[in-house]
Amino acid sequence: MKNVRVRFAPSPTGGLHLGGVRTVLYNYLFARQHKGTFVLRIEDTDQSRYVEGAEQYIFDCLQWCGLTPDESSIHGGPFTPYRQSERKDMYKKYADQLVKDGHAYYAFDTPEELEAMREKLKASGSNSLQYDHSVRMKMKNSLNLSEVETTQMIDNGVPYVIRIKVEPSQNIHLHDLIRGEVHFDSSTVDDKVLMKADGMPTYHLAVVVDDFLMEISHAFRGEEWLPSAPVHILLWKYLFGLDKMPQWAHLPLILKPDGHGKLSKRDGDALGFPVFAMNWKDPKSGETTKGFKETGFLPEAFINMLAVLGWNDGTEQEIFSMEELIGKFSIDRVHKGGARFDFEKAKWYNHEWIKISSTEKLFPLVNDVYLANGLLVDEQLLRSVIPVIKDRCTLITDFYQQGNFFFQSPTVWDLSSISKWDDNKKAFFLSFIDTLRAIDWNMADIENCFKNLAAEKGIKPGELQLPMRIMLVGGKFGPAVFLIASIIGKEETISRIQNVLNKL
RNA sequence: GCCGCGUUGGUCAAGGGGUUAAGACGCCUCCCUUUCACGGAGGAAUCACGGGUUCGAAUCCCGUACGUGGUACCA
Repeated sequence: MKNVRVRFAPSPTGGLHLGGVRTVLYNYLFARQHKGTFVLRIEDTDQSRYVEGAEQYIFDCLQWCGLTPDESSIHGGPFTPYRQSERKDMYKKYADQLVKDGHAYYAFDTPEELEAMREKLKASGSNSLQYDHSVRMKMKNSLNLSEVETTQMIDNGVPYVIRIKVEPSQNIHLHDLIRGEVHFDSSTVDDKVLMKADGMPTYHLAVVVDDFLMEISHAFRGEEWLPSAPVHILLWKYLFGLDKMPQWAHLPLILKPDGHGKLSKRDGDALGFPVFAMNWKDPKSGETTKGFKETGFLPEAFINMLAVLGWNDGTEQEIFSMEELIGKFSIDRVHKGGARFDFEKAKWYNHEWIKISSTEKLFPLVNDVYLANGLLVDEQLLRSVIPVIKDRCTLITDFYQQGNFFFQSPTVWDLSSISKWDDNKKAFFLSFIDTLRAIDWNMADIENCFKNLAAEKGIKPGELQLPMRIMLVGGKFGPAVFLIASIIGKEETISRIQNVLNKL
């Protein structure tokens, strides 16, 4: 295999959603697996949709995910520039060559004229409303105009686009790494615009030219591009030769959890889960969309979940590290069908990753969560608390709810859970406090003390544990009570018991 | 409408002519724990439909249905 070079080419229009990250991931895994290069190219040929800051945002997301590109507009590389807006001049040359070779032509039709054409086609009951071989000879373009007229119009500054001239009745096929042979009848392919009136190329021309110039060997992209693949193939054939064309793979779509269609930002808003990798603040609308990172996801879990949404290695393994993915990923095991996104499963992956992550790894993240909740905690104490509570945390943000009582006394108590409270039990806790003062502070001794005293008073320890828990943590959750007591210390334990005793 | 792609439990999916049709999430029951989890043991639940081919089809072929994407001077 020649040098593997893959690329991800996002449009900087804001946000980086699940499907985008998965596309990057598969590109990245493939590149790493083949000791190749992962290129990030920015597709900003649609100036009207360009959003300030979106490019940097994409870099930040990729970095968080551990998918740092080898070449990009900020990392540099041998094929600079990596922004299409800065490569504008390169495309014109190829478009002109296409015209010269008779594979493309100038079209002067105005938007109104195009609209009129579609109306007319609709009225005639035509199956297709496309600008294609069947209508092009009735339109205002260089195929109908004389050479003199054409050059005159161009010289006079009449706006024009360059369209590809697709010859009808040809079989166009491509070999897709995931789907196998895919065939198209060129009669159903329209004369796509290659160069827009503003001098910018469309995606179709730009991908082909850039992929050639950047020596891209494998092109993986979303399935939504499959219908325009014949145009790209024709362009490769006319411009550079099919033998130079990268190998294609069209990735399945990620679908809405319920209902129909492609997953969109709106679904996340409606159903209460993120669809972007990281928080995205749209500078135009000022609106912020929540990200997986801020929701409390570990990048490892996010990547793991995405990798397995549409791919698996054929075994029962579910948890994969990036290294394992690089070793085991194979493009031909990627599914053909789209997959519904399931947030519950995504959370399960996160939970699994939290369970296997070290305290050292979790510490800074958890510390940030405490800080965000306005709690400055003792680092050593937090380090000892993390392993104790991580089994019950699904999101990093859960560490606050599951562990804040180690650092501060609860302020609300679920007193209703303490049933059958009586003087007998109160007496127990009163003398328990006294005995506690005298003992050595460790979990086993606290527990023994508690149980012996309970036996002495003739009360079942079980009936006393729940009240004790409410006293220490405020509610019916958390690790073993005696463990908690041993961690928060003697004074704090006694004070919390006394505090609640006064309320009962 | 036309073109492309797809279709195994509610979801993610293994399996590609002979299987009791894996496994995971979620759900339910039980055990552990007199908290909540974790962990453990079980359970309900699936090959879209119709025709072929074949001794035999979830698996191959053809239709149909359904889903999904495209059908822009957006990517």
